[in-house]
Amino acid sequence: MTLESMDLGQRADVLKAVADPSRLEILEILSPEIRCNCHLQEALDLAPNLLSYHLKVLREAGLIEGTKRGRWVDYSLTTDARARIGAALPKDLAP
Amino acid sequence: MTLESMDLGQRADVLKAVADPSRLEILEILSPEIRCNCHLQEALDLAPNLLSYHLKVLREAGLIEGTKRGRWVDYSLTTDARARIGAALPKDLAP
DNA sequence: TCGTTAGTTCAACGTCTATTGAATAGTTGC
DNA sequence: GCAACTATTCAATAGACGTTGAACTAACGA
Repeated sequence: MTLESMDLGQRADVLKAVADPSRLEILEILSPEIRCNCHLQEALDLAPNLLSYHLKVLREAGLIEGTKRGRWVDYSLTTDARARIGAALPKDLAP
Repeated sequence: MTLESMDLGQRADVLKAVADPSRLEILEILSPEIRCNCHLQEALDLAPNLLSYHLKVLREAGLIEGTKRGRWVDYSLTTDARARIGAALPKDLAP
């Protein structure tokens, strides 16, 4: 699916994924650099399973992806995270 | 409250207001021009009270404002709607 | 004034979402 | 293999959200 072909429902889903305090913080932590789950754990002070839940929401929205490294998982923004958010915003209202 | 001082919860609230198909459509209709409630009514095919509900959500998020004109209400984007959305997005992820 | 229309507000319902605790799968070190 | 640890998944709960229908307010025209 190309980003331009997202319908209103899909665009709302992307924005819903971003519209949460914990997930906003996760995205900002991952914005400059790749981080392991363990680092997010310390930074966010969330229950491990709750952190997994929020990461899953962001993953299913196509905004982050994780690669296993031994016991940990390194999470990073997807290459088109910015473009995806931009395509989801109301047209002519992206800053 | 300045836009820069919004905390994570307030930023999430702004994004939640945008993260709905009907409200996305409302914002795009209002993006180029002021429109009366009646025009939105036709364009969106929503129950009148449901439209009022979504307009209220956008109003309380500081994204639109309405001025009464006789029997109708003219709705328009607030001057800082773009800035508000930009301040709510994860930093360095605004497109 | 009276009836009609436009818009909003209120109360109730069903559904989705965030959060919690317990259980599971996979990895490291003994 | 076995125990300790990390991360995820499952089941259940409480609360928020979108939707619906009815009641209410305000403006227009006969």
